[in-house]
Amino acid sequence: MVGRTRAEKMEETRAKLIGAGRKAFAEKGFAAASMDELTAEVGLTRGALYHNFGDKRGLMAAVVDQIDTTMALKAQAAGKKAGGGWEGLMAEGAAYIEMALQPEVQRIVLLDGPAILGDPAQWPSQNRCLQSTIKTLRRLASNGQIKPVDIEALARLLNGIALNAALWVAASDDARTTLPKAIAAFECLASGALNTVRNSEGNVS
Amino acid sequence: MVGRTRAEKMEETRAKLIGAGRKAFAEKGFAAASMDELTAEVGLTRGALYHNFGDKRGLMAAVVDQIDTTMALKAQAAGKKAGGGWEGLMAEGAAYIEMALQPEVQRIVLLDGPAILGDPAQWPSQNRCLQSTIKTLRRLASNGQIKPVDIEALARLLNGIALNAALWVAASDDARTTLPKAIAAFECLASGALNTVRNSEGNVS
DNA sequence: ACGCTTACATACGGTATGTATGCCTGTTTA
DNA sequence: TAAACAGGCATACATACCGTATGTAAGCGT
Repeated sequence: MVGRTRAEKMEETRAKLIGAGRKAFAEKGFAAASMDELTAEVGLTRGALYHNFGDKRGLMAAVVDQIDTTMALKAQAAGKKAGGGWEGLMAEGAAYIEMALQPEVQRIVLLDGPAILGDPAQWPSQNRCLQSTIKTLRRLASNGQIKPVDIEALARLLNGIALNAALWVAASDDARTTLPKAIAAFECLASGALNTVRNSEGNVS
Repeated sequence: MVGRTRAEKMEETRAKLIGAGRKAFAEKGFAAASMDELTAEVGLTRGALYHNFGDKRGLMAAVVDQIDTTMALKAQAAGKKAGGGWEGLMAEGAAYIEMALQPEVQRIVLLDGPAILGDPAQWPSQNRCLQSTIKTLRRLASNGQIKPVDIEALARLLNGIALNAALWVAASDDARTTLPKAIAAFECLASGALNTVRNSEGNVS
């Protein structure tokens, strides 16, 4: 513990502050979270905060990025485990929805995040997730498995459905019951993007 | 002007405050909007505000309700005009998406509203819209036009897709180009809820 | 016409954020 | 190794805003 360099200590305080931010923002919401209390809880003051993150929003951005990055990683892992094609996308969406059961995710990422930091699709972490979705969709499209619509629009709305289903599950008072309904409806709507079998006249009904 | 009763004057001040709220919340966002400035702009003070709306959130709720109610009415009108069945639902969604071009709608209803007032599905105005959607879906379901999934889930996610498409259009820097893509993708995904023509083996592909 | 309710203004307290300044520790250099 | 340096962080302060408590004047009922 003696030979800790300055950069190491700074990393540690950043981690402490982000951790305290996760707790405070999740429990009280962004507006009601006091930076004085938050910093004091990890043995620091606001001086450390403003030095490391600039302002309150800066801390929020760091917190959101941390949570959202791990969410994206987990979701993509679930997708790969399920095969990587359309099944993978569905698994990814379902995993995303399930994570909304965590209050931390609900409040910080789904509710306050967009209001404080703006459109989630612009966040660095979300862009990574979106790009991954787009890539998968392009592959499916080139195989003819997907209807001819704008890929980016499809990717964004697919993510949006998952996010909205997550919000619904989060807001419901009996999450364990609504979760399967939400996932089923998600997959039902998502299937609209799949090419269907054509009947004898060549129409898709 | 002499014979104005008290209730009439109060209605007028409420209207003034809501109007000022729409402007301030849209231009500066909820957090940055100062109630002192806001009330002064219509020749009042915070006294009037706290008497009529209780607190800052109360004014926000009134503003959101006003905007969202007119949105729901417009969307439902578009739906009826298009026939009322599935086509009506699609038209409703498209109308909803188009309204997101207004900055007032973006900031107040789509961004700050959920963060300040909670789940949009719980708002009085949104509940009316949701109930209307559910009613239409039930009728379609009893006709066998819709896949057997939870109707409430479907309605919420359909509204959610429209809302998310609206957000995307709102955030894009070239809304007029993005809008048609968003509407097309919306209708594509929504069609996933429709029953498809069955092939000779009785499978839906 | 009189008293009382009520709509609104004014004044104040508490608390939050952001900034400017200073200290102290770890690093660098001669 | 010692001294100068720099950067991370604490402290003190300025500013702003919300919510409330109190005051006042105008209208409504009786």
